[in-house]
Amino acid sequence: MELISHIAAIHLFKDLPEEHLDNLAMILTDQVFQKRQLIFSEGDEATGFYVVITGRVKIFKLSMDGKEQILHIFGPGAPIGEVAVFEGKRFPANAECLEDSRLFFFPQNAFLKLIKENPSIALHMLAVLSQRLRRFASLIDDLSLKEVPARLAAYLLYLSETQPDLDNLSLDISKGQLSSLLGTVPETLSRILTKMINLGLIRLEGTRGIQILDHKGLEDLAGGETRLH
Amino acid sequence: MELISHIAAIHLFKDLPEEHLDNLAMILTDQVFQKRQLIFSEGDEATGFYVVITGRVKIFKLSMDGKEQILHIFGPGAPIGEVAVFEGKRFPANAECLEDSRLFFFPQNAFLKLIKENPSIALHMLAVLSQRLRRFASLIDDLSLKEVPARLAAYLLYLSETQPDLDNLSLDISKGQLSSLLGTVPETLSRILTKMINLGLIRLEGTRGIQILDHKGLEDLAGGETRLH
DNA sequence: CGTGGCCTTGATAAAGTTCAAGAGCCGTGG
DNA sequence: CCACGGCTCTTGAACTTTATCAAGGCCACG
Repeated sequence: MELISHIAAIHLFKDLPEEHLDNLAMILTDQVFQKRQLIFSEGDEATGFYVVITGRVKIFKLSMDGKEQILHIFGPGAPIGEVAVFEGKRFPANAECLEDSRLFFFPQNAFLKLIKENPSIALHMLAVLSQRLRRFASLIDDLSLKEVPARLAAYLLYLSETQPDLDNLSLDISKGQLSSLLGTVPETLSRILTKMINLGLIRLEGTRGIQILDHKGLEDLAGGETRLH
Repeated sequence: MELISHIAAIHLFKDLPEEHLDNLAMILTDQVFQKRQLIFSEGDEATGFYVVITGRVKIFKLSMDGKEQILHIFGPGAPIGEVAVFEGKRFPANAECLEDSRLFFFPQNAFLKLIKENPSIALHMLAVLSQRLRRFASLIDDLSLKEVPARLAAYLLYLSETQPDLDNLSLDISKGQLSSLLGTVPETLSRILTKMINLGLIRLEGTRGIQILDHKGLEDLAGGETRLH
């Protein structure tokens, strides 16, 4: 069955015996969302959580005047909204699809039951949450102690680590979204990119391509040792 | 035995059978720290985690130029550094005592073994991590989308919820530390307090006392609907 | 080939930080 | 008991960084 192979591919359920995979297949709901479609909103009551199967989803907060801060961008395999399952019962942020996406929904009760029988799932889940706490701690650190150029530089270096061609990056999100991920506005992002270009740190190629010309220079910026001026 | 009663009081171990409490007592190390003493630093290799028994501990990040951002302030019962046990092996931030404190240290391996036998610990731990993720998400939200007056107002209201006398607060940390918790510097905090006083929102009483005169006004500020000016 | 969305650019304003100096508070020791 | 020294906290003024507002440009897609 197709479902099973998807479930087996989810890291959270890696060490699960076959019978439990079947079990999961029974309780989940297979859901398809379109680009821009909202999966849930902050404060919604949660009856379970989701796992991304295909596509990408952004998790974000909104201020009263509509400005958004992106917390995560998740792709295939990542659980979403699981925090509400373990504590609080309400989703702590908004989730929206960046592309047409497919998600599995797991109802709370059945999942909690499964977890009690399978310490391995619990441990995987603890690892996932720990990883996110770590990321959040970094994000807080960055937002509070570093300026935008440093955050952008760090993001470019991060991209360069995760992409095949080390110095020829392709942004996986629009610049508008990137500004929201970095905790700033499009205008500021644009200006800083121009400054980086003028300093010979990077070069833009088309709408989404960015070529890194001076790795070292970006690292200095990301560390906060250098100033962009 | 005194140890056991302390362990039993830790929420994480709430539903544990007596034999397992004894077990924990065998593996833990009882440690005493002085005020200002460092418990661990960011990047240190972790061989286990701590639980605060008495005293208070701050978890914080440092920028190169020495500015700090406080992530948490933990009191009795709170686990510290557990993230490193489940993922990554290194502490993600610094931990320092705000007062003379007593902590129990639990070595990783024994604890992981225990968790595999006790789904209840895993669930409690998942709840703790979930709660922290929620708090972090709020903090990120605040840092990125709200200004300092709103953050301060929110903090004062939070204090007022947790303290006996609703409108007569006593700061539990110095103003310098508070500024670091709010993601700003002492000068700015001081100025905003003065503004709040001039607007009749609060009154200072001695070094650490703060009296709330206009609850509603603070709420408007915290929501971001009102501006301080 | 026009139109709408995204991105860029400029001018202006706001918020917060930094630097420097002074004030208040507290424990210590004479 | 008072004076001293060292804190933390406050206040002022200049400066940075970033946001905001307002156009204008560019590209992509119909």
